[in-house]
Amino acid sequence: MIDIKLIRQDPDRFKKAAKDKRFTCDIDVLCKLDEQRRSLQRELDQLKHQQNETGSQIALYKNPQGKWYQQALADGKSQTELKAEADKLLEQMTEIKARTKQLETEHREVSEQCDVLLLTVPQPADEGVPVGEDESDNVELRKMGQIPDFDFEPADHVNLMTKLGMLDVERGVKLAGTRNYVLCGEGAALHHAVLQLAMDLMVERGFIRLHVPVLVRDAMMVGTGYYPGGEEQAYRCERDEMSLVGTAEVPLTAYHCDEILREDELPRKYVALSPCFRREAGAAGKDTYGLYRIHAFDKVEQVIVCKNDEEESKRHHAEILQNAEDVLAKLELPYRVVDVCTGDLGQGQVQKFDIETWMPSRNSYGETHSASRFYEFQARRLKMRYRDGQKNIRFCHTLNNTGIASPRVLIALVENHQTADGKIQIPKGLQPYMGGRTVIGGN
RNA sequence: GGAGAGGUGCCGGAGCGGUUGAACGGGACGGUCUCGAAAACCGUUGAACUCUUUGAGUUCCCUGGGUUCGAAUCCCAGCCUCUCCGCCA
Repeated sequence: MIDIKLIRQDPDRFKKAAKDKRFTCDIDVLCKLDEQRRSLQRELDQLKHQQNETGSQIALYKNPQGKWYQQALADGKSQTELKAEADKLLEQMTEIKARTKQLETEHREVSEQCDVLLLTVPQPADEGVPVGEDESDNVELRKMGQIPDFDFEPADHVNLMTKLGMLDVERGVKLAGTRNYVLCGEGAALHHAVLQLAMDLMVERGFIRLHVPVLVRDAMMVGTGYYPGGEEQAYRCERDEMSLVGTAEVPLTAYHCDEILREDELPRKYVALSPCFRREAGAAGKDTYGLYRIHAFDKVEQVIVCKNDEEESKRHHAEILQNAEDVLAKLELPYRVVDVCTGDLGQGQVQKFDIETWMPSRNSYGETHSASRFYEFQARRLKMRYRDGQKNIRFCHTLNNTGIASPRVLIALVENHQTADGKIQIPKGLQPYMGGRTVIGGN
């Protein structure tokens, strides 16, 4: 969420942001509503003040034991006179109250409209982020690792894994419909191995491991910026007003919502392994083959909550990006890092780096990681704050990145490390997580 | 699922219709004392919003309604938490 004061100051900045990010939101209407809201509040505050004053005056008239009342009698007022004055005040009060009630209704309506609109305003991308329409305008920052040059016809991950008894798509679909799968034997082992490897690396680097709920209140989806707008992408339990998360980013980022932290508690670095659920609405017919686009998967997610300092945010961003790159290095996978363009950024993201890992069957790089920086966008929605050195209360900054997401990463892993005779070589870094084995298949 | 209890400030815990934004205690912070520390003593210590912003005002004691001139305090609904019994991974 954007600070309404900033929008007031410079509405054009946010109009431009909406245009660059290809979001629709009516800043002019918002500004008008905001102005209306404030003038109503001004009037309402005055009226309330009047109401409070009148109320406490009435109290004096209504309390014959009170000093003021006794004084009034001593000054020669009769009880009937006092009662008459009190009645007059009461009459005034009735009028004030009627007006207050009316204004309150108006104020509430305008405020609600204001809030709804405010939730739709996108955060401007950081300076330096490439302006563009869609992912084709993303800018490649670097390529790492060596794309394998097979001297045989490489198999795709479905064939390869099915043959090795690691994957059963057919029965996955039988159980749960399209975009579902069952990992079997070494396939399941490999899945757990890569997750564990990523988790260990993050913990080693100071991230606190959390095990979090994956069915969360809708308020957390709003707080992290997924709602409104992303309802169609999530499995939602309407009657409970809860949603299955598409990523542990949600519970991890919202962990400290409604809190005021101490500055010395920051930064908080969290990592969680969780299932992730995505409806993939609107992706019908896209990536229907194999393990690329599926409804449920597991992911190790890294989240950092830090001070309200853009430079510090950027440093952490580089750090969580490096963590993910190091995971891929351990898995000996070729990948590239792209700077995501404005048109491909989420509403709250100021910059996003995607890591795309080489997938031979796609003959291209496929997204496996996504590192986003939000500044205070999420924290403001989540009311996640801290007290700084000067005792000011400020909103935190938040960031997140994938550690590893499986089974999607297995596509790259098995395809890149396959051998001519249909086996899979286990990279050295992963071997300890696979019981010391060096190869899957044969033996 | 059945039966109770309760939701107040950073925490514990009063208040049960009229200067209560909230007693008291703890914690934290500042100060006195001390070579230093502890102890003791004194002081400070919630948030959001509005405006004519070194000041003034409004709102907030789980949430939303209601009663009243006036509610943390009374009434209704909802949400949540805890205890006991049953059931179960």
